Amino acid sequence: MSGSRATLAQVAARAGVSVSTASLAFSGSGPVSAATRERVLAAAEQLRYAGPDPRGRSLRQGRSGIIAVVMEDRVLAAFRDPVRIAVLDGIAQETSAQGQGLLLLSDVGESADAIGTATMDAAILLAFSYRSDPTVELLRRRVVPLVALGGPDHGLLTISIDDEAASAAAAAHLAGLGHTDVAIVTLPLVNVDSPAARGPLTADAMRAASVTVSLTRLRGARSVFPAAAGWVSAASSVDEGMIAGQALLADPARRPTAVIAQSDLLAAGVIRAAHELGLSVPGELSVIGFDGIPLDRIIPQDLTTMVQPAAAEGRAAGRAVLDLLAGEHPRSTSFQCTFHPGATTARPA
Amino acid sequence: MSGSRATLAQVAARAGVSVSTASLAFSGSGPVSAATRERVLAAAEQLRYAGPDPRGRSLRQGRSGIIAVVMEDRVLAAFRDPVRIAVLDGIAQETSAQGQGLLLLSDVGESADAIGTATMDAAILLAFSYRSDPTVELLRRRVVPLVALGGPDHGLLTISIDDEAASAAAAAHLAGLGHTDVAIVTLPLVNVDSPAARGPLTADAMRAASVTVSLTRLRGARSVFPAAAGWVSAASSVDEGMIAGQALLADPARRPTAVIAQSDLLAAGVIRAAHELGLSVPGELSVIGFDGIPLDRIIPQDLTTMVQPAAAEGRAAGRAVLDLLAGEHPRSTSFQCTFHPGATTARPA
DNA sequence: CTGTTAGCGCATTCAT
DNA sequence: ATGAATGCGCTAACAG
Repeated sequence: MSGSRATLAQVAARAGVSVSTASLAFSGSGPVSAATRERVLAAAEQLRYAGPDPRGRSLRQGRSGIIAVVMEDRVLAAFRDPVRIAVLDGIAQETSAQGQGLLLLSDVGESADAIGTATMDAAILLAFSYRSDPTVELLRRRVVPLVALGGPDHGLLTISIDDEAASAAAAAHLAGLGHTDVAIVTLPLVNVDSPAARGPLTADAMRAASVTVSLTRLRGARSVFPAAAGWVSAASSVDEGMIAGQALLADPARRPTAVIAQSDLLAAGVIRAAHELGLSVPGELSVIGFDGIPLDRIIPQDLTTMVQPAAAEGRAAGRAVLDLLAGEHPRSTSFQCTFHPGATTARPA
Repeated sequence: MSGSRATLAQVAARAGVSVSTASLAFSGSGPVSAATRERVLAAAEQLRYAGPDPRGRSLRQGRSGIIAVVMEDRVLAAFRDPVRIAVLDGIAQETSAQGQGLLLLSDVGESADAIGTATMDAAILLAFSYRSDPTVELLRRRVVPLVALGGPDHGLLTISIDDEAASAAAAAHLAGLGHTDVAIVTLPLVNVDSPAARGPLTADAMRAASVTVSLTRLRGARSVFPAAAGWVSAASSVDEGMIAGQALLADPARRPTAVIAQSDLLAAGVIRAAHELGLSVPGELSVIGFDGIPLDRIIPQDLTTMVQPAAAEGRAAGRAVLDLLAGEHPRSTSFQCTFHPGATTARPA
């Protein structure tokens, strides 16, 4: 147990100075003679004092140096997504440069309790859905400065990408090649703790949907192909993409000439399924993805996709939080995706 | 800014009770009549009080509900490794069930400052090398209960796996098949912030090495093949494995009949390189990996590998930390890897 | 069941 | 350049 930590008062006593002087010696934010500073540090050394206790300091200053990152999934699910990792790394780049720590919080199950009780100076909401409205409300009450990274409009400062326009651009690319029979593979429409809802994209599924990103990208694609059939996957993974591919491509009679996947991992899975069915890509099937992650050659070709600047989004969110804490007024920002012409789309046969 | 939070004192005044009674009403840990509790909660509601401020509470209780996870890499590097993610998820399973938050800290660059100043009740050191001895010393001074997950012997409570024995078992498997000419592809020997040292495994490289896991696994393999040639990779990734594969397999005259890779991603890269060189696996080259992660069909075959129970390790570390905080005396634990016979090893041609 | 009292460890006035 | 005093917000003894 942490029973025996020395306190600043003890150090001060040892050094023969007042507590306030000792405090100044450590923070360096006031006039202290070099000699007394030496004496204080020597006393600290003798007592093995490791510096001011963060608890006392944060109560006094009203700052803890902790920025929370709140997700709707558990760690495993969240970090299996390469985009999330890149975003989190971007956040960490900015915040850790200022000596702030990242507190990982999950809005799922019992772990959600910590959101109400954990120390934090501010919070970044990572890819929230409508499901988490109560959490947003709780954090608002706690008067925690908030930044949303993606997610629906909670009236919060939001860092986002042009999901709808980018998806429309992806669809337009296929349309430009001459495709008219296109299917869409979506990311999950409901969250991980809901009953997994993999299956055909039906009106019912749409009504129950709560995940903003999936709906927004769907809207973009449908703006070009209003009648496109769809398949809802249960996660962003190669395996789910394969399942989707099997479902959409198995029947030669109802086989589309192109597939729009809402993530690169899903796209890779679809391409795999196509290969297993003996379909050549892009000869007999065009596939376009979304994200622009390194696919580590899961598929042989270079994937045609919309590249999102994940690390930049993370950095923007990190900077926004720091600005908020500095009393500034950062503004919501939307990043643009860029089209990456790979080798997995072509004119229909 | 968090300027305007209501305090417990204000709530108490509004409800016409003392502060301590109001405190009890919130914590539920004392005898309060239902009526007064109601009154307090109503007052809180009116003032939009969101519950006790964690800063005051943690100063008073000496507990913050925060467990730090300290890594030697930046987030991106750490979480590109599927094993790390699984471990972290295991930790989170245990700690978040107790309402504890995970504070992500990095022992790299300026971000390391936070290690000395961040609020934490305990810390888990994730895959530390000797490089971080000063960090361990600092945390010891701060009298923070510590648990090491892998890494060298710091005299700390340690959760580990039988790296050496498992590597020896992998090597023995190849020896049993009749291989005598075996090469080893190691994980990085130095940390990410050191000059990247990819290249042949030389005596110099060994001397400069600081990453325990790589050295331990190497020792295991060399216990069976003392003279095995080696290649040091700069990261655990498919790309690095391909580079290693090119280097080890390009020259037909000096080509081994089998490769021991220290991670599955490296193994997958080696297999890829073999395929590009026109070598069949396991016909002309046997490859064994380490980790047992889902490879998402990066390679066509089922990889022969040593499976480590990553999630279980994480959970054990999480439990150990919680036990420590509960005043108990958990013991160091070592997990065993299990051999997974895949389809990438066979008798030499 | 409720109120009173007393700090937790520290940074910051304001004197000197 | 240093010291004395004050309170950040809360919980835990103890008394009533």
